[in-house]
Amino acid sequence: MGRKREFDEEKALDAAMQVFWKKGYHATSLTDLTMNMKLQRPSIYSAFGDKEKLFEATLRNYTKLHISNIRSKLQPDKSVKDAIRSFFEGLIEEEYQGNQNKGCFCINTMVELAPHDEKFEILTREHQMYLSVIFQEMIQKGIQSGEFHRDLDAKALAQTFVVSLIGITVLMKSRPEQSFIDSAISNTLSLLK
Amino acid sequence: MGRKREFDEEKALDAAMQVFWKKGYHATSLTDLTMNMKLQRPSIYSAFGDKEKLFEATLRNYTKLHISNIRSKLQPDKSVKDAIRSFFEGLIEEEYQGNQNKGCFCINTMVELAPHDEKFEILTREHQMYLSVIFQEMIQKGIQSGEFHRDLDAKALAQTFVVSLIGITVLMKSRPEQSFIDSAISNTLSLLK
DNA sequence: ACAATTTCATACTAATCGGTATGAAATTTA
DNA sequence: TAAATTTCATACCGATTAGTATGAAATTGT
Repeated sequence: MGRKREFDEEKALDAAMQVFWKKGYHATSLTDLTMNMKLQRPSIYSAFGDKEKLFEATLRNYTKLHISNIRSKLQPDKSVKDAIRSFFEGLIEEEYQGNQNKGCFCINTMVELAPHDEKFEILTREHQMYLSVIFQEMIQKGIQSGEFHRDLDAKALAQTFVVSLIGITVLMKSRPEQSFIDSAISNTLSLLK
Repeated sequence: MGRKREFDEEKALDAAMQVFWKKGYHATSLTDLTMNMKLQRPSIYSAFGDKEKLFEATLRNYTKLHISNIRSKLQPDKSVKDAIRSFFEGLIEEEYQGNQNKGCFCINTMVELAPHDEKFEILTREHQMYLSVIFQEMIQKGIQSGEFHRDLDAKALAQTFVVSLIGITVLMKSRPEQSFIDSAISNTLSLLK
């Protein structure tokens, strides 16, 4: 009963994600997508639905990858503070070495679409909440191991780190002096004690 | 020698700013602009040039207004810490009371355009640097008055506040629980001591 | 009053937008 | 091998995009 799909759906989704990530939703045209996904328009529509459905699929794909990416970067061999520090420092490197400057796809979407579409408001909010849980677990680990004071508010601190993460990611788009970012990181980390 | 311009250029610019602020550059059409500015297309083009020129004019207008707005909100009668605190708390109120959720026009532009257009990279960077100078002056005032420790790094702290300001402004677009934002504010303010 | 000049409104342009109808090519099951 | 079914490529759709040509209405300086 019929041909099998010739293209790799996962690779196509990934290519679409790269375009939306770099250009945003409104600035991305179907022509951009066909070129980068190396697919004809009808193939895209039959596989993913319309432009918005495709966008949503790429964003959901991104959040999954992002979470596992972050989990893998928070190296458990170091102290908690050092792990978080090198995670933040890695952010700078990624963004300043490569001259792509795409930032975080979820944050980009929060700015572009969350205020105009509840679906993306919820999706982006939940992602940030999940990130804060990851930080919270780290901090709690640090408290239990005696690395941090017992009376540290792990949840509030984790939320503060998420806010810093967002601020840093966004600010880097304007390419300020690195010391600007360094100050923010070092001050934020100083809350861990 | 000819008619005088019938419309108020300043009000037209302000109306354009509101549209770009709310919808962003790419999602704003010339039709959106004509409707909100209550001007015909040729009037817009003769007065402001093309869409991008108009956008740039509205953004420059915004940054000026934003700076004076912030200066007026940092009430000099309170202690420095309280002034900064109520400035941040005012942010939440504005964004959560009114259900507009436009955020900061400059930050929106940093996300949407700075990575694709050096002109906006520079413009948005300089605005953030200017904001950090305002905070720095406040903190230095607090040091001189004895409100803060003498060995506080005013510049680094000011930059940290700008990063928090950006993070909070962006995160609010996803409408998280207010306690999320409150934690970030209170932790950031705790650096002032 | 008249001539010069500018504004503003209509209507238009070419190009691009997101989305789809159509049909041939390909591959499957029977 | 034949019938059924799906994929993929071409070519198209109406709508909308940013931007403009044209000309009438209005207001200026002389």
